[in-house]
Amino acid sequence: MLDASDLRFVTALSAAPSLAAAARNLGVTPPAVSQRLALLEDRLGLRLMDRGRGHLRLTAEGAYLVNRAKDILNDVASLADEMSARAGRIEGPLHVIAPFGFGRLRVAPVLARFGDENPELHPTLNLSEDPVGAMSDGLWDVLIHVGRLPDLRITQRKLAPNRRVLVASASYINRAGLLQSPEDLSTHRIGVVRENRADASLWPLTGPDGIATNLRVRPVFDCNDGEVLRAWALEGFGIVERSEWSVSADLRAGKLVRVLPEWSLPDADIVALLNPRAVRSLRIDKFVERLGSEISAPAG
Amino acid sequence: MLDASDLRFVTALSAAPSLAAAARNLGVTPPAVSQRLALLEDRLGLRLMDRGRGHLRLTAEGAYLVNRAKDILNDVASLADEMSARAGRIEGPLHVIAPFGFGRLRVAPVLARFGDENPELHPTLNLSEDPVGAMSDGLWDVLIHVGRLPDLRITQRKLAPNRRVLVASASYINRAGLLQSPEDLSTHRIGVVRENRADASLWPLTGPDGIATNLRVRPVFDCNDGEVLRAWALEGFGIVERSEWSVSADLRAGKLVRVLPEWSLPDADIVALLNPRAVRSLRIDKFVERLGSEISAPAG
DNA sequence: TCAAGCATTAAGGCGTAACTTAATGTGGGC
DNA sequence: GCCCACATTAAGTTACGCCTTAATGCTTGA
Repeated sequence: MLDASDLRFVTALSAAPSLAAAARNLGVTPPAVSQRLALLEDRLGLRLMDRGRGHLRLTAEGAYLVNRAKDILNDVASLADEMSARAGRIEGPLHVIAPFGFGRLRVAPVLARFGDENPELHPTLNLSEDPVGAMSDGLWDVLIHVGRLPDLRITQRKLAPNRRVLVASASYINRAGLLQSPEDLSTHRIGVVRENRADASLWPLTGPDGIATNLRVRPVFDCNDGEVLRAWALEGFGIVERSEWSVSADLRAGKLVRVLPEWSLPDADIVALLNPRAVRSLRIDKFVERLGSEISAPAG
Repeated sequence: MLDASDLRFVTALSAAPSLAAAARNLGVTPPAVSQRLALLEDRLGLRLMDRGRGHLRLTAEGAYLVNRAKDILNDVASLADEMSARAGRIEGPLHVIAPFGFGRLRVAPVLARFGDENPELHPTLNLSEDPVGAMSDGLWDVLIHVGRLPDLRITQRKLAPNRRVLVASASYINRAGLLQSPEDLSTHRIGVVRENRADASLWPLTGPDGIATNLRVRPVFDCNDGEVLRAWALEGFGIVERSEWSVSADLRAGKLVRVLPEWSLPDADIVALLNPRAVRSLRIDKFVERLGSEISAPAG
């Protein structure tokens, strides 16, 4: 009678605005969808979807079936994951969210290698200016973030420590002059990363005497991709705050210099958040473990 | 990955003592089962069953899978039933338990007609000397019984009223003599139905003055099929207690006569018990409804 | 030791579910 | 009216899941 493939079929249909769109999503032709739905409706003796007036609408019976189908399919997936975990197999979908810069440069390579080693794994990487916002957009298993996120009820597992530093190119400093104290920043060109709708212009600095002060800066350039900001700093656009992982090679190469090196900013640990609503599965655990070990390793 | 047919397969295996027995139950050859199980184990990367030492045993992983599979398959069946009910379709398995005599003569014909009218219905009729015991043997949806069952927490829906009477053939009475009171029974040949391990030798009689007395009889012949007992009464073996439905035609035809007609026995209503653990479905409701209406109709 | 039952492997077969292509009709927007 | 997107029908194709048969080996009980 009803089979899991039927249930998957109707849930796929219910997520599309039309049968044709569903066919495209499923990678088949419209008659395949049209005929299969008709066969299923015939077997059940029920109309599941109304196709009139250019819109695909679920009937009451169709909606009921889809709701129940989702629960059952979740159970089936959960069972498949459990069996997979018991076998130590790493397979299935893995949805990762990460910020633009760190995501592209540090998460993506690890994910690619991890996926290469586990061909049955289906990774999805969502790079976002607003990783926290992306969380509420639907499907995610792991969110990787630079710096702990405040006011979240989700456990944030530290993958690696990470310091934040102020840097600029040597040419910019030669041109604009050395800084002696944070107050000097007000006369400089400042660039910030636009991320998570956070207030990027408030820099909590701690001096060599251990006294903390919140400095309000006025950014003259910003971008939602941290690596673009680094490139701009290299171009001599001004002073930027970056994570150490981002600029360590540049500092060593002398392309960038520390600004106010005796002042420090709060650490911004690399953290992983696990979706409490997602099924805990081996692939998630193994990926996070792998990412942590690769990020903690000395940068190449 | 995992599909409902896989889940059905492993649950069928888990219910059998060997792969060969499971094959027989499924109506296929042993290699079909052996190969399919091997393929599933290969896909999962897990050993599900140990075949050693002449016994089929579930591994821990296999047991876990089967337990989860049962839950999921119940959900799927429940959903299928719900969709079926919404469409007003009568289909799927229907497991009925009934006593030998009543089951064969009154339940089976109705069930056969009901099944004829609904080709997608798969009826199973289990006639048992011990209907209550059969309940605990596994799979049942409806139990039909003559007389209410005591000490059961299951709702017993009355399908039809039914009186119990003492009868014997005219030739037996001519030979053995008329009875004037219940005490006369002690000098007569008594036959009883052996059913449900009940004490069939205790007859709770109520006299014309309304006073009840429990009479202990000593049966000299018994059978677990009530209709055999009727036949024996017709043969002149002795006095039997029967339900009215069983002997009404014989009484009208004069083949049997009432014994102590001014005394009565408690009614033994025809009742239907629904398995509270079974999914409530349209086919069960419709069958019980049909059975009730056919049993209540004047006997043909 | 022998027979019976069971499990497995290799090779082959077949039915059907899941498509495809081609054609047609409908509805909406311009 | 034309075009586009969508839905449906008819007919054909094919891959694969689910077997089968034949053969072999193992275990157990008499």
